Amino acid sequence: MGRSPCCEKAHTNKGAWTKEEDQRLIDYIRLHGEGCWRSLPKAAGLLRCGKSCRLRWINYLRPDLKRGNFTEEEDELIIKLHSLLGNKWSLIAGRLPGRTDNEIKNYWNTHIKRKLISRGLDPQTHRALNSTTVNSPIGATGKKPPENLEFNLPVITQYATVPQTIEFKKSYSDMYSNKVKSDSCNSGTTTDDGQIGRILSRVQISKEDHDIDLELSIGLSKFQGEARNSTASSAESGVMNLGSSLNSGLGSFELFNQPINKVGGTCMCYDLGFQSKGTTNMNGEGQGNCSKCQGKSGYVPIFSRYIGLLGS
DNA sequence: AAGTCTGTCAACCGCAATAAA
DNA sequence: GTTTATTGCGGTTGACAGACT
Repeated sequence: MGRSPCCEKAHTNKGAWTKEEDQRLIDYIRLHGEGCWRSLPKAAGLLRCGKSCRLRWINYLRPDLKRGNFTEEEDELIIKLHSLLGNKWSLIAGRLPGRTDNEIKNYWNTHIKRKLISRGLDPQTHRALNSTTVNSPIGATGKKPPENLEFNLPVITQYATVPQTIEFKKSYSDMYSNKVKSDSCNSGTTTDDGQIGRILSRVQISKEDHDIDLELSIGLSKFQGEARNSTASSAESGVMNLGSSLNSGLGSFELFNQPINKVGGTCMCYDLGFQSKGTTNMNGEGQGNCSKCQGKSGYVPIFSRYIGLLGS
């Protein structure tokens, strides 16, 4: 036996939201927070499906949305993130505070695609339009990548003063087919009060002339102590620079730490593409990590931004 | 002025993963 | 362990506005 239905589809409105509906939704979430979308419509007095409410809130009503035109910097960041991640709009949105996946997806389809084409680049592969070599980002084409691509990620985590070392090694194709999930989450990378991790990772992708050799080296943030004190500090800014960088043949990453319980904060498993993620509710209560990492408070290192990945 | 085309973006749809009964 | 609902994501659609003919 499963659960009862989420809503009576016969009695739900569809199409554009009215101001009254918006206000009801805003009022309800302000009062009760995000949470059970299934029961929300009824509780808020809305004749909408929970799914529709969630979408309306996330894409339009959320108070932290930036809206307005995209800046040139955002354009370039989207292009570079897309070259790395493909059509993973939610991942890309996670690196653009105040922007939603839907917004970025629309923007990509209406503006950036054209921009790239005008530069003589294929929007999917980010290679010259007359190039015959296919070198798509993960997920961009739906094609399975070659078997010999391999991620090799020794990760050293350090909490307080006691370092732990874990390793995981999964084939690129496994990651691609989403088979790698719990391994990365359950491999002891976190302690219960895991704060900022120390990660020394080496990512190798070897494929003919497309070798990528990513060496990560992230030191403990000077911020770590402040985070533990959980006072209003730079923790509240949402991003802490670890002062490290990742250099590769393609460019360099800037590495940041970001609290899980901030909008856009995600667990390592998710950031490396091993796990789907949850969302962060309006109270900032952490659902920004994967199911295996749920309940683990604190901070995780993420690739929050990168610079000059493909050069210009 | 009217009809058509094009661009934009909010909303919907279908699917996969996950959670709950 | 199985079934079914929920959640989240990416792709697609359709309404609307402005440009063009």
